[in-house]
Amino acid sequence: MLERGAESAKRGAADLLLRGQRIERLLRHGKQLAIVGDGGGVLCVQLGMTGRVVVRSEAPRGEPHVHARWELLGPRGERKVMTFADPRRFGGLTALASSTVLSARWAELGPDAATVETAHLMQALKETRRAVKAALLDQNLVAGIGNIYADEALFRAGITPRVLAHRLRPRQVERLAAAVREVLAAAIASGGSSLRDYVDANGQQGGYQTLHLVYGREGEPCHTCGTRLRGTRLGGRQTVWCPCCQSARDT
DNA sequence: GGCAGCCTGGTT
DNA sequence: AACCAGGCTGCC
Repeated sequence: MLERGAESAKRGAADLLLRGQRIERLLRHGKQLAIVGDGGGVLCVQLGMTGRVVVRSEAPRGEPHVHARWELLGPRGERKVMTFADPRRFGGLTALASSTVLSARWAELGPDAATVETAHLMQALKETRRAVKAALLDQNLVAGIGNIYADEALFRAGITPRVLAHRLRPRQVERLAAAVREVLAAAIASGGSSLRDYVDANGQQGGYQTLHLVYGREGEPCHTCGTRLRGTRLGGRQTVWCPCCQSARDT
């Protein structure tokens, strides 16, 4: 139950919409979360880079960068506090009037990356002339891949980040789709990648950052072949790959 | 299709 | 003091 809403003037609409409603369910599509109230209201959450939503019995005093706070009542009447904190302010909260509006919003995104079908990726990549990494990062093409997991998936698929998406061979796309699903499943199983800010709703850090094979490892030896990993800038993002294990051609 | 710019804390 | 990180929007 969302009992009382938060202080943020800018994002005030979000809590007003859900005030007094019982949380009916939590949804996720790609990197977006949604809290659906039983009165029809929906709060859509995007964490951006540094956003975090944490539910605790008590919020620490003076916690920095808290942009919204909600008081919750648990099933046995216990009081909880949910906070949205976001130091870099790339995240956001959006109040939606109904789950129909939410569906329309999410329909503009590509299918969820964690379960993306090979056939979808095949079709989508065929239709764009961008570098494959830029395509993977496009949420309208497939939803849920950020910079870390794009690099990690491309490494596992043995595909160089700059190869043009429409030039990929079917078996490369097949490997890529499998790699995307596997990387995300592994990362989720490890609780995500906590490089600096990320914690889950219980405040727990993830452990997948220790399992990154290429991201953040420019200049270090490839775990597979020992070659120095190379770094470049692609689509405005730091990009790391192994020049030996990742090739443009299908081999 | 590419990329500047938003934003702030941490690093150089 | 300058630079870097990056999800996403909007401009070229």
